[in-house]
Amino acid sequence: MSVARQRLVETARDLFARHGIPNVGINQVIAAAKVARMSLYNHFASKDELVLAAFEAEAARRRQAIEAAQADAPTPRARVLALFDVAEALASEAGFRGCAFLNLAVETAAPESRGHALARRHKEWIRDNLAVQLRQAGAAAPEALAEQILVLWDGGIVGAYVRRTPAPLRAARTAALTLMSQAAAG
Amino acid sequence: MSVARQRLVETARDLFARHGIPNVGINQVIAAAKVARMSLYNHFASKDELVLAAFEAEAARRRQAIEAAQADAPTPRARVLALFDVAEALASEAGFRGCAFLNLAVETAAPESRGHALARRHKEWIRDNLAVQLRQAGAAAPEALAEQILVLWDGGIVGAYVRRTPAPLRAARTAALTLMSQAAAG
DNA sequence: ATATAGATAGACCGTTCTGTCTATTTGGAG
DNA sequence: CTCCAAATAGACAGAACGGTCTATCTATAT
Repeated sequence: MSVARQRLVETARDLFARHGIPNVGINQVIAAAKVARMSLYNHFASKDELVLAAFEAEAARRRQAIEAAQADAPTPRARVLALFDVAEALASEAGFRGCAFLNLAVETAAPESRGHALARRHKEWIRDNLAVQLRQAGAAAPEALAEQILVLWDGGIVGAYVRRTPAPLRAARTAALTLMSQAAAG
Repeated sequence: MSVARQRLVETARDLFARHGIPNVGINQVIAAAKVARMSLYNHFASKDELVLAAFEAEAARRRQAIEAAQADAPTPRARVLALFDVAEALASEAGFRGCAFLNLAVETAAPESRGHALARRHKEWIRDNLAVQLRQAGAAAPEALAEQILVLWDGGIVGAYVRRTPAPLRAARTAALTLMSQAAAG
């Protein structure tokens, strides 16, 4: 992997996530990456291909952040809550724009596009991660509960973005705790 | 209100919601509305102004849909669930693109923009509507619970969009029921 | 019947954007 | 040293878009 390509992907990942795909032009990317225009088109057939590579990198980054936060957690329940810690940390950053993958799905209109599929895969990874923790916690129906907590997570993130307050994420965390307690008791 | 203006707002509301703001050009709007280019610019200073008017109309439409669904519901709890019925009906339509207001916030990058504020107001209206029902249902902390159920609603909608299945909305509904039962019992 | 305000069609302008082409330079392997 | 692949700068094309301008038409109210 050439250094020019690495710089392109990393720069594009940052710019697309922070400002949105249609708001970042090719010229911006190559200027920020300090790379020639033709270097981009030697490595990627089009802007769309660069977008896909950038969001694959973003997905890997997010998975690592989640796993790092979970590594410190002693119990399955704490590993579930770690996801909300990651989201709150993200939401407190300047230029927070919600979930990059939900935005990707919105900005690449076609539902059968590869960008949409990438977003879907990322969400399924999170749901499966949650299901693993919940199974370890002994929940009665770990998959169903994982689906519910993923909904809370997504809703908390988009709510925090649109309302510009961490309140939805706090509410999501509280609700997740309630659901987990209910699942353990029932 | 002139007929040309009405047709513009209604057409723009439909097109922007179904295809996304950046994907719908002025030419498309005026062609679909069968209105002259200058009629648009006589009523609206710019595309942004048309976008705002269109989404104000969309917000009114959504509020009406929710209130209509709630009108048939006999109990406060049923009126809360009516919101999820509305969302599921929306998600089952062809060309479903998630929540138009979350998309508006994403597509109008600036968080201090009027579009962003419009989306925020719409979400707050839904939260307040939920709080009214939950207070009537005798929940211990209706505002906090309303916040949690709004999170479930948003998360269910975006999940249904990105994963192209009603599963997240069903999970959201189930979780809302659990939280309401918990709040009544506790 | 006429005046007036609004609607119409369409040419036009400037900007922005993606993507191509060319000519030149760099750097590492044989 | 030489060669070759990759990187570079920048001009250029082609298209789409938002927005302006003009000249014509239509309908309604007096």
